[in-house]
Amino acid sequence: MSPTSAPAGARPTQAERRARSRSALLESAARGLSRYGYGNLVLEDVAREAGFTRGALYHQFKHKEDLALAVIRWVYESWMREVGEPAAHETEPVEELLALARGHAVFCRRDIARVVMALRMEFTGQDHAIGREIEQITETLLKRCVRLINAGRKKGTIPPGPPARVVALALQGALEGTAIALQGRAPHDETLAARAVAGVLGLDCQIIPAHKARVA
Amino acid sequence: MSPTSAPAGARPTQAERRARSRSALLESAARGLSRYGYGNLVLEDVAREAGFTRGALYHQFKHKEDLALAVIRWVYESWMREVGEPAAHETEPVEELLALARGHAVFCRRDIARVVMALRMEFTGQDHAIGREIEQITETLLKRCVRLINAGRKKGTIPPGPPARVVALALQGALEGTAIALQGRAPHDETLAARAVAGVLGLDCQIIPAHKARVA
DNA sequence: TAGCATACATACGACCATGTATGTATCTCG
DNA sequence: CGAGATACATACATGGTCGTATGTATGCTA
Repeated sequence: MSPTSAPAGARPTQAERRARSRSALLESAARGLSRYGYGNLVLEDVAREAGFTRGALYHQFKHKEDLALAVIRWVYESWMREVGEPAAHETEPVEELLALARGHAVFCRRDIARVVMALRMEFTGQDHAIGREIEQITETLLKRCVRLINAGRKKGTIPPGPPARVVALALQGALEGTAIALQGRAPHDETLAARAVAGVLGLDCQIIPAHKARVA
Repeated sequence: MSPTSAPAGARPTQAERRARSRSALLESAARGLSRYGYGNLVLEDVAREAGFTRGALYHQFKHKEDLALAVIRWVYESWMREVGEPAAHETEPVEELLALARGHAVFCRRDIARVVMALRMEFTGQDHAIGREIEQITETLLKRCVRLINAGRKKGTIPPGPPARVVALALQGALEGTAIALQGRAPHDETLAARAVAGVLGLDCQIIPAHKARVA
């Protein structure tokens, strides 16, 4: 058995210990970024909330920016696993977009979900590594939405309208705004996020609230 | 004639000069808050962009927080004048909500509009004067939306659904998110903001894009 | 026009957070 | 078991920003 995965209960190995500490720091940092943003985030608080001092933090991460980038990637991976990939199983473009909306709403019930929005507000337009990372992720997701919108329009399930990229931008904004505004207000968060997205797409919204009903 | 309003062209009086400086500083601060948020805002940059030094700033405002609060109130007043009050002339609740959406989208074409969103992201949940100010404004607007939603439901123009307050929260979030995401992308910003709001309300969105068409 | 008030600039002190250098205890392996 | 590596804490140096105190020139008023 590799030294990184000792049996639970036994004395943890070094690599395992390191990984645990790193996770704790990442989670604490994610909460902090979510609440206070990057500039207001105090690394001593991050470390303390994770049960360490700044020493541990600077042992695992080069500097504040490195930590923030790690958090962003970690959140994005979680999002893809819990929201992006499951939604990709849908066959209809419209259904995939609505699945993304509902999944994102559920994802945002955790506090860490505000991280991306918070950092985007703080860094869009700046020439900063964090801003670029956020923008890159956003762009990836945006392209996915554009493809889905175009596909849906070709199939006739999404009515024509403004350019697909503009609609996709609006979709992202509406979804993120809705999810954050409703943070934690289950079960309506799912419904309303889907409704907002459906509205932006120009769908007939009446049908959406009934979770099982499928648009023809 | 009062000394505060000398004829244009004549040498400006003291009070006038003060007011002009204050306006310049407010506008610069609004841009700065919009771009960088409160924590990252550097007062020397604010002053320089307005053509002054920090001395002028501290002569007109007690401290950084005071400046930020003044900006918030200034933006809110502008919003009420340009968006809130015109929308109130609508007779139908649904039309008023859609007018708010379209008006807000137009309002957000200016960069200063991000101020509220940026500060909300930075201060929600904190016990801070700025957070309270933002929350109070938000609450006022929220109540207005709740009233309109209830009125529309009573009239049958808005279908039943989640509690009005939750829908209103979603509406605000969706609208703000959409408007920011589309910042400056006229003319689709109006259409898509209205669509997002209509979607959240559960209206039949097909009708919305046509700006003149009124829901029966 | 003399003297005070106002509008603003300049100069200074203090604090706070970051990053780094150093110290210490525990783990790993020959 | 002993030496090096690893995980983390502590201590210190640096820089940047706020707030304030002081200086100066221009506008007002008697």
